[in-house]
Amino acid sequence: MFKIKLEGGRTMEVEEKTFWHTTSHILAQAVKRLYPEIKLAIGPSIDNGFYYDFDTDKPFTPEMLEALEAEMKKIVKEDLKLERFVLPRKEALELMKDEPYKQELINDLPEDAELSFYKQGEFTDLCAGPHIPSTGSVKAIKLLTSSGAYWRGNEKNKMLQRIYGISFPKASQLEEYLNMLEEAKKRDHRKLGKDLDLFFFDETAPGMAYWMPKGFTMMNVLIDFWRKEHKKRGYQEFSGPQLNSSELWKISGHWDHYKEDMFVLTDVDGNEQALKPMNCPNSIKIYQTKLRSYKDLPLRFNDIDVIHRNEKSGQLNGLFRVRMFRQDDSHNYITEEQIGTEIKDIVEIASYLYGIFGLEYQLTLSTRPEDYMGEIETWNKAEADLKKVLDEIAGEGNYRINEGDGAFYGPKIDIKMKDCLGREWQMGTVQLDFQLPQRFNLYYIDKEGEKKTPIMVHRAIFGSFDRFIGIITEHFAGAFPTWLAPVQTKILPISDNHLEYAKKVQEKLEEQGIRTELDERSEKIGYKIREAQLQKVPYMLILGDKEVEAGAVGVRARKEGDIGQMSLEDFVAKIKNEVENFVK
RNA sequence: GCUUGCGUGGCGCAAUGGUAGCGCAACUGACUUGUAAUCAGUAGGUUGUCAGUUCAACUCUGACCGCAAGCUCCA
Repeated sequence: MFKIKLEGGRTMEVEEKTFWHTTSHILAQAVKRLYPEIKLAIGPSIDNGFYYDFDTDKPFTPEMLEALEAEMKKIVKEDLKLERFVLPRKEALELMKDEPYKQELINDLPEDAELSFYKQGEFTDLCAGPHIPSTGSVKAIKLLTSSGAYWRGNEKNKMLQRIYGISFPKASQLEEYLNMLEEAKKRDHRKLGKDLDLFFFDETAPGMAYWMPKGFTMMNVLIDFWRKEHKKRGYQEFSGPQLNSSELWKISGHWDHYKEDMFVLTDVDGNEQALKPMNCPNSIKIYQTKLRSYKDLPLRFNDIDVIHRNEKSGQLNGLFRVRMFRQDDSHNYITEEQIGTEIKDIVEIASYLYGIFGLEYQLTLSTRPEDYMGEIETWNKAEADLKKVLDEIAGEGNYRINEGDGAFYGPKIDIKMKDCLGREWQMGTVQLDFQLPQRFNLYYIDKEGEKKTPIMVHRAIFGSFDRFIGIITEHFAGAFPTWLAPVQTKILPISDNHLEYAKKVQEKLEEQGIRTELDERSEKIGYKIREAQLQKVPYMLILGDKEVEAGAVGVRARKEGDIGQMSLEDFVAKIKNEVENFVK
């Protein structure tokens, strides 16, 4: 809620979105004043601020945004009252006769809809409201960026020009917000990945990360952990080919529905093949190697093979959207009766794994789309099962439902997380599939000795190891917990005289499986500490005369600072304890 | 893919038409150090690529590549 001042010194509380919505009208008014020929589309509030879409031949340059911001400030100074009024359709269309997009909106509204307008000074906009009483309350405004956006979000429509902005009742709040954005950028995994030597991208391989030794160490720690947890739960890991002939992709349907996103190769004989964008068909090949009984189900084949997707250039985004990645994938084959228990099992694994990282996530159920395939009864049962699981685990109302957003082959539960800028990314996913088993003629023998088609569950918990490392890098701001940190202990001898002792200490730690690094440079201890701090190493061992004499180590923790001298054994026990308490 | 913006040594930045400069990092030397930056020196760039304009291009124009934000997409 924002507190705004009214005439006569009274204050009132308004919702942020109301405040921002009014600011979007101020923006539209400024645009109309400076560029009367530009047509208005729509201008709502969003989670952080507002935008307004305009139809214009000349896109907004940074200079134009500056001019608009100045004009908006004038409108604020003029302290224009916002007045609401309602018009019958005919008069509404007449009033908006120069605004084709507004006319389209009016025409698309139902017959009996109330057509309300808001007027501030010379400017009037079709709008359902609500608004704050007067433009004078918008004391701080910042236009952030402009970009293209399709009319009504449809790629086939005309691209309009969108201006994003933010506003506050007080200048200090704007300053605070901009500072927060700056701070958030420091957590950006693309920056930290470089600073901490985790990974990088090269122009010659867009969307495909180079994993540096430190980043790859982390990935391996994650993979080991993930393997252990899945093996415990009856998953069997396999690995399959990277390249399959187009024949396979035709059966799976990818050739028709996903070819644009696949890397297709033609061999010397002219045969077409594609790098796998998904693991499902390979998993199916594993299923098909044996005759399966109902007693075998659920069968859970997991794999972490690298997959390739030819994402369009504009979609790439650090580790969050890449062209080559490792999904923590599994395909589980179940009977219809097993839907509920199997989904519950998977969602529980997810909540257990995420809990270890302290990650917050959002569950979304996506239901039957219009172009669904299969029996409606199967869909209804499956959706009911999914809902039941979500009600049990998340609690009723604690998850979103995206009606009609499921895949054509089955409903799904998606798990989303936010990055440092508040953007949502899909991490885990649990998708029921009634189609693929049929396309590949999969079956098992049921109790009655009859062939039955299993249901396939596509599921990933982390989503991909790559994206997940991006998310946790931002979540921890690079200060990874000890069990994950690529370097757990940095050994810092005070002078060259202590180097020999330092090497012995390192050897002993490595023997215990503790990941270490030794700073051998002839630098002052303060300098070495500073660097280890910037690298966010959990523990530093300071080794000088005192430690050599006592046969001990001086321990400095990343967060607490100097925590005093202890024996090497005690330090090993401390670290091991920490690691084991994170991963049970 | 679309819109806008950006691309200068490993990283962060400067130079707006007159043949590139700073800080950090790196390397070398001295110092041998007690909890977030010791001093000095050295080296490193045909300014994303390719064309074009100009006596002259980091700077202007075009194409392409890459990156960022947003849109669309995401089996």
